[in-house]
Amino acid sequence: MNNYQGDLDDIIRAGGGSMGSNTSTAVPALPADWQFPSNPVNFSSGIEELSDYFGHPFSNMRDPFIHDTDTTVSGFFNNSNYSIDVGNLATSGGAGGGDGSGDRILGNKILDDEMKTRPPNIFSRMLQISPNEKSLVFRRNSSAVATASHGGLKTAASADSVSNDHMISSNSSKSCLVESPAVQISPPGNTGIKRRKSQAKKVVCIPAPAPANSRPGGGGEVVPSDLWAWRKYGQKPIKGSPYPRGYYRCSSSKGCSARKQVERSRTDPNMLVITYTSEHNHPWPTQRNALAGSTRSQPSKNNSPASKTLPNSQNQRAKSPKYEETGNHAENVIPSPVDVKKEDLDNQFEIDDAELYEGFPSQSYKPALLGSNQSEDLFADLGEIEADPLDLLFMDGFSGDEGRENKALDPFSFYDWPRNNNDSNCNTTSYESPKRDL
DNA sequence: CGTATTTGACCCGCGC
DNA sequence: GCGCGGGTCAAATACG
Repeated sequence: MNNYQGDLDDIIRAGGGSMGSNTSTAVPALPADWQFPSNPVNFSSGIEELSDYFGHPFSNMRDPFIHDTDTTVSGFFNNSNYSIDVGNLATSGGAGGGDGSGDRILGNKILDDEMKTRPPNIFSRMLQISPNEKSLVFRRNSSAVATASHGGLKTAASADSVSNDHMISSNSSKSCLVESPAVQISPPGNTGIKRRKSQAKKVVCIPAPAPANSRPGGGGEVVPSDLWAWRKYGQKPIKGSPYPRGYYRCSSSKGCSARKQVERSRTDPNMLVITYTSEHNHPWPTQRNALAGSTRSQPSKNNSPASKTLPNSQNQRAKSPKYEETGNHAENVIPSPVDVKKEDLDNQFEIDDAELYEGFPSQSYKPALLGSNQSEDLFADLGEIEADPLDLLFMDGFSGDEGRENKALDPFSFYDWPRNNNDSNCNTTSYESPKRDL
């Protein structure tokens, strides 16, 4: 398992990125009441509270994209029944999710209660799909796990159907994360064989870093970069979606089987659906390697040169002691998402946590985490780069080292959000202490 | 020249 | 078994 690294972290950060993302137009501005923990994230508490299965420094963060009045994603999980429209989800039908129709899975009350006492958490809005078991697992940042069977969900429910049509449906889409732990993952090096079936998928829905390209199918996708270096190896039009899906593989390390697919939500072009498949078989790159030059700016696309200037800032988030701690927390050690059986659902958190931190192999990663000097350097480097709206977003919520530290944890910085995406809202949002520490 | 992206072809899983 | 659709390959092309 140690060989599997990073994917979920990618997701987490991706999700975080979405929070701070400032999608130009359609993505609503951070709600005025959105709060970022003003006090340092309590890592230890987060660790101990397995509930915070994500063990993520931001797990107690309120999702900036969740308005209390939202009826989409937040409402999706926030409604009294904590229900999910599985019927629609299964069909991936066009009708926007959240319309309340169709079969519903009712979560347990714990979830519901928690929803009332804890701010919405971007990371909590997870939907885990275990295709084989045909069950959904709704997990929040607390220990509650709601499972429900459903008949409509197709095997290996596609990220499309889940995220596009239901998780981020409609106008006020928010970020969300969908995991689809599958039964098997082709071992690294064995890609291409059984590649399609039963691959663990983790789906992240994030606000698109750039306005929806008015040229559906014409590419122009601005893919938020993350710590990993991804190389695009394909693009396909997806049936039912006006937007093509881009296929990327990890180029951070040769032989890494990690892949991700990026596409715009068909229901909300302002949302980007990123599906991570397979796992990295290498540590987080300290820096993007040469290959990583990563995704070069595409002249024909509205990519900003940001990707060239952000590696350092991106790396920062990998320095979080939080990850280290949690990642090594025995109780949080997670079995691979692979082969999640129904009887294992009770251990779902463990699975998730393992997943979550598999990107942080203690061996190669820990040192970096603790390297305060490194962190300093990184931030020093930051000074050389143009302030990123997302950076600002986070920095706004923190001051001094605290802010810096969190910056390092900043999942948002995971992305190279195009500079042209400067939604001022993100820069001016103020944060308050969460109602409750984790 | 090395690396990344594009894009059509091919392969494969899955549903019917 | 067949066809559809998604995922990957790899040659061509573009870029720095």
